Amino acid sequence: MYKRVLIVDDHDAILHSITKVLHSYKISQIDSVQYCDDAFLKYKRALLDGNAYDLIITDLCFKKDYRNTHLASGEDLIEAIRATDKGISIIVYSMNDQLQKVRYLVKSCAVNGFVCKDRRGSLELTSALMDTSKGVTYLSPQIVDAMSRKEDLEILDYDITLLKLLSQGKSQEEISHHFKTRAIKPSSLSSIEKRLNRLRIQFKAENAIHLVSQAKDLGLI
Amino acid sequence: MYKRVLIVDDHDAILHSITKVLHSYKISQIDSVQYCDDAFLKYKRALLDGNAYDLIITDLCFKKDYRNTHLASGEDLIEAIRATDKGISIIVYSMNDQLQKVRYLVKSCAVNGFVCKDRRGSLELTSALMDTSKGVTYLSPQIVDAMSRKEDLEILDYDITLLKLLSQGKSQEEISHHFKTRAIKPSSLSSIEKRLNRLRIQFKAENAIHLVSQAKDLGLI
DNA sequence: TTTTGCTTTACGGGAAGCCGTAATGATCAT
DNA sequence: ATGATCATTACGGCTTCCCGTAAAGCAAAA
Repeated sequence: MYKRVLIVDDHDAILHSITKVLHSYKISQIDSVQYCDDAFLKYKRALLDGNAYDLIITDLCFKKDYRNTHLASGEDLIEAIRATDKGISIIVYSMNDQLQKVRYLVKSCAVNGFVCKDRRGSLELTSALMDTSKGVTYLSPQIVDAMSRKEDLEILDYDITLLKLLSQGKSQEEISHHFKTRAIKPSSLSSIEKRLNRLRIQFKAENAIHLVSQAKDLGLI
Repeated sequence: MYKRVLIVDDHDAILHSITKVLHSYKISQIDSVQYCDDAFLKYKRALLDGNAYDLIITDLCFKKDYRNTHLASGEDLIEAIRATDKGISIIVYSMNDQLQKVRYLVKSCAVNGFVCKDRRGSLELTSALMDTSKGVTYLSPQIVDAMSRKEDLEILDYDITLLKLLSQGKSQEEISHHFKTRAIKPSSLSSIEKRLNRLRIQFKAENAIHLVSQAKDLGLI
């Protein structure tokens, strides 16, 4: 089991509840902060002082307030940590269950656990602690269900940027030009049309607006 | 101060924290539930038993799970209650600070308080309890700030439904037809085009896709 | 090299969206 | 009633999108 844990979340009620869960185990140090920037500082400081954390539990979404922040989200924090430190365990504890995000965090950021902050959140957090401390990745059941359906697994980065550009108001010709200047392979107007057509069919969307709308709902963009 | 309070929120940590805040006051009954449907049943039952609640504190957004629900969101719950009961106090305690929602809830649902669930949430909740128990509406400062900027105050319900239909993949002609069958006033294709044009200018959007995309970001739809 | 199969590109016709102008309706004050 | 003002509707042109077909490019197998 873990020795030193840092908890990062906006809301004091959540901090409190996580802390309570952790108290069931004999963890020598439990710290908590409400800002990602503070989290990173605390993390660095602990490293330098020779009593590094072995687990970070963090939310993804943080409200903005009067403080201007460097790391604005849990993702930023995780990226900053993982840039140098592959060893420390990271558990994400978040409302956000958008597949795209989860996949990115697990695949690219080597996150050790992803727990959906919902009715059974506290319970699942316990499971996540057990699993990850043994080196096993933990994902909330909902997530696993959703990820096992592989329909949208085939959506490439290319498609994502395509949808993003579209949602930014670019015309198909502008998108074509965008890809041409960046030497991204299928860049002709025709190919872009074809790709969008494929996506429309996949998403059962009536038109481009509907497509972008759904992509936004799914959190793809 | 209130006598009987019902708390409605997904997450046990939040329920816990609200309950703790309420314990500071001498409130004879504090109940909490995790589903809107349960909340409504409990509310109705208390009414019939002659010990009605005088305050409901509720979140807006509830996760879906295996249970299929009738009232899926805090808005649904509030609407159901307000349909017959104008007397009971309602405080919304939510992450969601999208202006459109807040305005609707305060204006149309006569919500007595709206507290943003963020770092200072617990503190503000106290203020909200004090104010609303004296008959004063309480809104989180962030909300007040945002509402005072009147840029988007002029966006009507009409525009919202327009954007919604658009985001659902309806063509302008279909939208025209939709309005015609429902006897909603500006229903001609031409009017709809004009309206959308106005919205595009207001939102500085390049085209309809961009417009819907921004409307979604702002939480208008 | 040729064949085969796939992806990318090119083009053309029809539908939908965008935009200006003008006509019609409705409301209100004179 | 008359005119002024504003919202709604109608229409025509031009652009962009949508969709099918066909050609060109490319890679692996024969």
